[in-house]
Amino acid sequence: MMEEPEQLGFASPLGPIRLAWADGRCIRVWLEPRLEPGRQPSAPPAPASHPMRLWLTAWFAGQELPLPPLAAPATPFQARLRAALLAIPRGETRTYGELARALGSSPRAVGQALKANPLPLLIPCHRVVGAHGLGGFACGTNWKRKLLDFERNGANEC
DNA sequence: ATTCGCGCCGAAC
DNA sequence: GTTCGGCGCGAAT
Repeated sequence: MMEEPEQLGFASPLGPIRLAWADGRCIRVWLEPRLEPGRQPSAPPAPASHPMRLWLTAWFAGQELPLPPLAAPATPFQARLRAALLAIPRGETRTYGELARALGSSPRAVGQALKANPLPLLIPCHRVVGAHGLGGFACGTNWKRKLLDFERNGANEC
């Protein structure tokens, strides 16, 4: 029987992150808009020893820990795309077209699958940009810009 | 089985 | 700058 997913929060330097955890796996991540002053986070903070909290803390400190168990990809294509995304080093980007060629697919198919990625940041879909511009991002292009800046410079502004 | 929309792309204008 | 045809995938029908 699958347990009820539990929702946990993490206050990252770039903004609030919420995640769903069930059966010892991370099944979903949301990169949320920064909350207005005085508003409460939408989920209780992950405990200090929680695998996701450890991973996120390390990530925002510029380190790479092994990923905790994750929800399986929904389709074979998304599994191949996930592997390709995980192979993009921190601080680098690829274009939709480059990934499409590497996978024998098409740019739009790549974009569609990225949009469907339930695990942004963990599966670094933010490292995929358009051939001519930033491209889209399911959690908002502000987050995409912030993540790319953070990875490139290590610096972070609000 | 077919249709349709998408985080796109390159060529053309 | 714009428009347009083509593209693979996945969800809906």
